[in-house]
Amino acid sequence: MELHEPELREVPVTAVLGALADDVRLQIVRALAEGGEYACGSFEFGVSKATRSHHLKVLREAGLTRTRAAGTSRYVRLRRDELDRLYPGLLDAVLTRSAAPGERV
Amino acid sequence: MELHEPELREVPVTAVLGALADDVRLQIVRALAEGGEYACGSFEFGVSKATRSHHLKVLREAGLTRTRAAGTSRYVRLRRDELDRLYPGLLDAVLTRSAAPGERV
DNA sequence: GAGCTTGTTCGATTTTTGTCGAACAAGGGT
DNA sequence: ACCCTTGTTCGACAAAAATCGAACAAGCTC
Repeated sequence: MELHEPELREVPVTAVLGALADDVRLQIVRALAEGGEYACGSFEFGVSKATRSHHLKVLREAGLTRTRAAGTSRYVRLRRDELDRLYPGLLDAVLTRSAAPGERV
Repeated sequence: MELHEPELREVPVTAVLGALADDVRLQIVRALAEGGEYACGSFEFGVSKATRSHHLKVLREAGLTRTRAAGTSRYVRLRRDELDRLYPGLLDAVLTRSAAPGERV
């Protein structure tokens, strides 16, 4: 299966930002930011499983997540430490603003 | 001409990130981050002026820049204060990593 | 006013991206 | 062995985005 998980520093900034620039993926990242591992199937954001698989792949190949296979499931987690080291403030900035626009901050 | 400059808080996070998730626009933002105003024409990043105009529009409508018209020129500047207030760390995180990937950090 | 400069807007084209259903692969249970 | 569960991959398609040249608009300058 060859889980392609690049070194974060090898990933162009635009790819990291592009991975975050999507509603579905942002919801996934927000869920992952709670910490711990989540089975792929635990993400129910109104898209088909093919689409969900696609988004998880984008996140993984942008260096944002790691994936571990166990049985028929796969467990995904955020590469938060690396992210925070290479992009200090990025995740926090994005996550605290992840709500729908319009509300007061 | 109606320069459409939205309130930053009204702009979806994905739009802000999407605006930054492009090489040309990231170069523009890096230039703008030096501070001060720049005429649109001062950005020479290997694209036609139509394309450059397009990218500046994307940045403006994502709430990242303000544009002031003076004579036949337009002067663009980064809305850094607002950005830093609403997305603390975002700009810094992105700009310090704006170099081509591959180098040591 | 004619002509130049600076930008924007308008198609048109190409590329990228999001989406899905269907087919497939791999593991676990009975 | 068979089936069910969990995910991925494979077309296909639609929508969005990047790009350009050409036409246009608005200020200058002479």
